[in-house]
Amino acid sequence: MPELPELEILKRELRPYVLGRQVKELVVPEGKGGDCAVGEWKEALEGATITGVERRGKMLVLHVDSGFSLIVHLMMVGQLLLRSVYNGVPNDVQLMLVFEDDQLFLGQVHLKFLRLVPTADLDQMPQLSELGRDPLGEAFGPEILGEMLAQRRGKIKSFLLDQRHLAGIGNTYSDEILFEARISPTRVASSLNADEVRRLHGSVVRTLQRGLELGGSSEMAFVHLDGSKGIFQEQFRVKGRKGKPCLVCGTPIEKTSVGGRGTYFCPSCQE
DNA sequence: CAAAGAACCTGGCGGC
DNA sequence: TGCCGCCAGGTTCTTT
Repeated sequence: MPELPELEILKRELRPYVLGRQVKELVVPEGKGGDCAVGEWKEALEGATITGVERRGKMLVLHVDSGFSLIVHLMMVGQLLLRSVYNGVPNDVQLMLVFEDDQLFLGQVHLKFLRLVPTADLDQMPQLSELGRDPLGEAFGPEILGEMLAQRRGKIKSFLLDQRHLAGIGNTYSDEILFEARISPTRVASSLNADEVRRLHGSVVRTLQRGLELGGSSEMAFVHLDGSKGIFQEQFRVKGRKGKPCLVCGTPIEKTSVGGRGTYFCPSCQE
């Protein structure tokens, strides 16, 4: 799934190509674009220059100098492809931004999560304003994590998945994070001792960084701007490994459901 | 208000 | 071949 590392990758790849570039045309193919107001979107985007690309949790926000911002959430299957580096024709283009010398495709996005809003209103958008801390941000340390966990009576996996606490972790990374931290996904968040909190913090940061370095997880639809795949999924330690031996102790990995989400863990290593 | 569960949405897959 | 139900995990709503 596209989670923090995947969106961070797209942000970094996108910046050199689109920053300072003028949008010549917004193209919405026949029958595509969901219920986005094409006329208003054209007015806001065509002729405007892209002034910023930032990531908020699992969302990408493109700012343009006409005073609007485009919020993109890829959900499970969305893709962003750039014509100048992508060799081929995307098969489901929902929306395309045409630049002087390039074209940016938004494909297979869940359009409910594609929004164009005045930049001044961005901070009032609940999807953004209710987001929690960025786990790769400088201010995120073990002490802060400990404070966040202290009052939580829910399961630690549910805490990691809740975007209001830490923004950007999804079902794939949460399982890998908890395995590395040797903490059971069903542990009550506030029950973690100081050492476990330190391990969890280190694991959150290292696991997300590792995902980044491996080009993200292309287990499902995620690809880079040029269509290439990441390889993090080849190094999953628990995700999708039900019944296979734990890479640390050999015990078969188990699959259960936590918070309604498929959850893989080692019953021996994780307590 | 926090937590849990169900619901909704998308695409993919297996069974019939 | 299509249809259907189910699963997946992203969010959001509803209930407790």
